[in-house]
Amino acid sequence: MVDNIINNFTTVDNSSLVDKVEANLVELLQNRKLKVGDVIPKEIELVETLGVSRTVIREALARLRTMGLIESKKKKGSVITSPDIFGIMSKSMNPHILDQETLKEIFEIRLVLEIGMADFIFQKITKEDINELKEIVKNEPLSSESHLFNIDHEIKFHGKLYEITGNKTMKTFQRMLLPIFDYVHNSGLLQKQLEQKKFVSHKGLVDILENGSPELFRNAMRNHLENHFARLIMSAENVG
Amino acid sequence: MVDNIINNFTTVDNSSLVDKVEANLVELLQNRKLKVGDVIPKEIELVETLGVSRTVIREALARLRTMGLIESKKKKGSVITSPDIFGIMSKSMNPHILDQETLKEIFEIRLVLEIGMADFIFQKITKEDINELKEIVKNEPLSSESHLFNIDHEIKFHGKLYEITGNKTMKTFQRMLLPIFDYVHNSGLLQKQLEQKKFVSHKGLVDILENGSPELFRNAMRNHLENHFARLIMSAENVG
DNA sequence: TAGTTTTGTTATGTCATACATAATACATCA
DNA sequence: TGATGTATTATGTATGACATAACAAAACTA
Repeated sequence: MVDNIINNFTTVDNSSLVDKVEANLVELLQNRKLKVGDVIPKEIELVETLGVSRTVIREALARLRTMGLIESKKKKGSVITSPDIFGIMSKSMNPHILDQETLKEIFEIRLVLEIGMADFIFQKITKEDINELKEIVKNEPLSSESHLFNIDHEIKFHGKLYEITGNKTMKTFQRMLLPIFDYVHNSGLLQKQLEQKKFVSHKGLVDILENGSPELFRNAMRNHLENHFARLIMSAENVG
Repeated sequence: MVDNIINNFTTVDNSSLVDKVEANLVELLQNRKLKVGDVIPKEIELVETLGVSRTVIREALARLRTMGLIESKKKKGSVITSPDIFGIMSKSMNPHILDQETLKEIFEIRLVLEIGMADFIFQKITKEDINELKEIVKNEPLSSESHLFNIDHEIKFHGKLYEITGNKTMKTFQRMLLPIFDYVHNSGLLQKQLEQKKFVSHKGLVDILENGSPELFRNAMRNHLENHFARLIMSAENVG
C-alpha cells in the first residue's frame, strides 16, 4: 500500500530548469532538421518563448556550445555548427582522472583499430605514402638501443598509417588518444617491457604494404603489436 | 613602422574570460593530480582568487560539468567525477547535424573495429557466449526474405560481439554509434543494396568462433561485411 | 559619385545583487 | 535516545545594468 504511494512519487521530475531548456533546444535542433549555419532564436526571444530567465537560457546555450553544437557570435546570434565530436572528448581525456580500467580499455581500442584498418589502408595507399613510410623507418633508432622503445617514433609511424586511411575522424580519434597512450606507457599499468620481441618490424610492415595483402598485413600488425597484447593480457590477469 | 606597432597588437588573446577560467580550472585538475571525489574550491572562493565575477566562474564550471569532469551538489560544492566520455559525445552525435563526410567516416570506423576485434573476442569468449550467439542466429530471418536486411537483428548479433570483448568502453562506443548506423542505412548515403551476397553468414561467423582462429575470423568478418565495404567504396568514388 | 569615417543598433559577454532551494549540521524537545 | 525542527551553506535562478564586438546605415570628404 505504502509502497504504491511511494512508487507514485518516483516519477518526480528531478531535472533543473536548465536541463529542460537544454533538452528543448536539442530537440529543436533535431526535429526542425536545421542545417549547419542556420541561426537559432536570440537569447531574448528564447526568454520570452520559454518563460525562463536569461540566466537559464544562457547556461543551456553554454552547454550546447561546449558540446560543439552551436557557436555564438556577437550581434549575429548563435549558429549551428558541425561539432568536432572528438574535440570535445579530448578535454575530458585526462589520464589522471580516468580510472585505470577505462584507460586499459581505451588502449585496447587502439590495438583493435590498427589491426582492423588494413583494408582501408590498402585501398587508399599511394606510392608517396609508401615512400614517406620508408623515410620514417629509415630514421628509426635501432631496436637494440631502444629498450624502452622510442614512443615519439612509434607515434610518427602509426600516425602515418591512420593518415593513409583517409579517415579524418579516425585520425582525430588517434590524436585524442595519444596522451592516454603516453600515460599508459609511462605508468605501471602495463607489465614492464618483456623482451622487445617484435617479430614484425616497422620495416616489415612497410614491405607488406608494398607487396602484400590486407590479410597479410593484419596478421603482421597483430604480430607487431604482440608486446602490447601480451602485456595487456598479463595485467588483466593480475587484476582479475 | 606602423606595421610593427600593429604586429605588437596581434598577440592580444582573443579568448573570453570564461575561456581563461576554464583553462585555469582544467589545469588545476591536471596538475594537482586530483582524484575522483575530491572537491574543488567553492564558487565564491574562485571569485575571490581569480578576480572575476561569479557569472564567469559559473559558466566555466558549467563547461566542466557538461564535459563530465565535475558534478555539482548543493551545499557540498563541486566534486571531480570520472567522466563518461562517450556519454557526452552521444549528445552531439546527431546524424542530422553531422555532415555526410563525417557520417561516412564513423561508419568506416565501425567496420574497422569489428574486424580488429577478433583477437579479443577469441581471448575472452566463453561457452555461454557461443550458445547465446547460436540462439540469436537461430531466430534469424531468412536472408531471402530480408532484402533490406533486418537492422534490429544485425544490431543484436554484432552488439553481442562487442559485449564479448569485455571492453565496456568499446561497447559504449558502439551503442553511441547506433543512431548513426541507423541513419546511414536509411539515408541515401550508401549505395542501395547491391545483391545480398554475404559469403559468410552470421552462422558462419559463429562456427569460426567455435572452431576457428582469430585470423580466420578476421577474414570471415571482412567477407561478411563485404556489402558495406563495397557500398562505401562506391559512394566514395561517386563523391571523389 | 565613390570611398571612407562616424555613429547607431543589436546581440552576446560580463558584473553585481538578491532571493530560492537543497543538503547538511546542529540544536531542540518529547 | 531519537525524531524533528532550524540555521547554515553552497549551488540554482532571477533581474537589471553596462561592456564589447559586429554590422549597418548615415554622414562626411575628396
